[in-house]
Amino acid sequence: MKNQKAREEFEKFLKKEKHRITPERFEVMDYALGYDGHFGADELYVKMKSEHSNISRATVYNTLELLAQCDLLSKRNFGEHKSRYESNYGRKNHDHLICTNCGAIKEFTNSKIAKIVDEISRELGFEVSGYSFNIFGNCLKSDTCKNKLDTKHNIR
Amino acid sequence: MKNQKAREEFEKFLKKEKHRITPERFEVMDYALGYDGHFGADELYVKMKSEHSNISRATVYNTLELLAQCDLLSKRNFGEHKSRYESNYGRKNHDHLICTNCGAIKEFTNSKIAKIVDEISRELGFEVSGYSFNIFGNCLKSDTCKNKLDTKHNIR
DNA sequence: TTCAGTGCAAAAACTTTGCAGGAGG
DNA sequence: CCTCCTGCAAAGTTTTTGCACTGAA
Repeated sequence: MKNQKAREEFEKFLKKEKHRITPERFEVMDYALGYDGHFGADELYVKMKSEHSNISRATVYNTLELLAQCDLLSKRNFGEHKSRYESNYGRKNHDHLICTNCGAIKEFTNSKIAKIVDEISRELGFEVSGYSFNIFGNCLKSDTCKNKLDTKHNIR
Repeated sequence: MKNQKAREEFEKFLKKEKHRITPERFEVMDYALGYDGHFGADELYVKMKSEHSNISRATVYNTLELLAQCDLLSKRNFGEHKSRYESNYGRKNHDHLICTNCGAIKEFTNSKIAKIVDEISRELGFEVSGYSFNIFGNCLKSDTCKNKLDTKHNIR
């Protein structure tokens, strides 16, 4: 069975939160975890439809939210007029550099960031559940870029 | 004259970018810089309309973009289905803690962040124009909160 | 059996676009 | 006087909601 461990994790989450175990939810999970790179909710819905699923838009949106809640997906916003999701399954945490010129997205990791998050949360009395750290700029090699964004991009 | 220095800065930017100097642009600037806290583009439009401006939606959206480009405003996204703006005029840079429970937004500054941004950009050959750093969690004092967000909020 | 979840379509929320008229340079 | 900008309304994009039906527990 594909994504067996993810399935178990999702099922555990659904039970804990008293959500029902439905085939549709696992169908969305499989598509989401199988997607290569970042994707929008509607994008995934259209893809599933095009491959003859009879899933509904509402179910896709709802399920992606659940998958993000249980940390199998990350939900991100890079300044576009939509959210992007990406699989966390079998991947390590990372943050993003976004090229505002060509739209390329690069990943990076830096252990100091978690320390800062920790420091600030202690300072301000905050119980942290997560953070987002995006760096915007120009990748200086716009020819090899993919993952185009669709924004003017002065989000900070 | 209100916001005199900001006016001059905006005018300089408009000339440099070969945009026209129009009264509407300064009207939006005045409202934006005078707004207390974060605001959405449509929110500002509605406010201006309610105060008998005859500005158009398109002009508000367009002008806020320009003001963000010339750094008089910051454009932000806290995981909602919209962008928020906030005045930079006479304020120092800061990042945000967002309470996913009550929607409160707290500001913080930490000098290490800029260093990390610098480090990473050098490492990866990126010409940085800006970054966003948001921490999500629970502020543990939901009674004093304002600035409600309208999202389930698992953006990372 | 019960009610959360689903499919569908319509509505909502935010943003962008097309067009005709008006004003900045 | 040439366009860029504006106001207006309409359309576009992404997400949410309402409703009747279905199927998980």
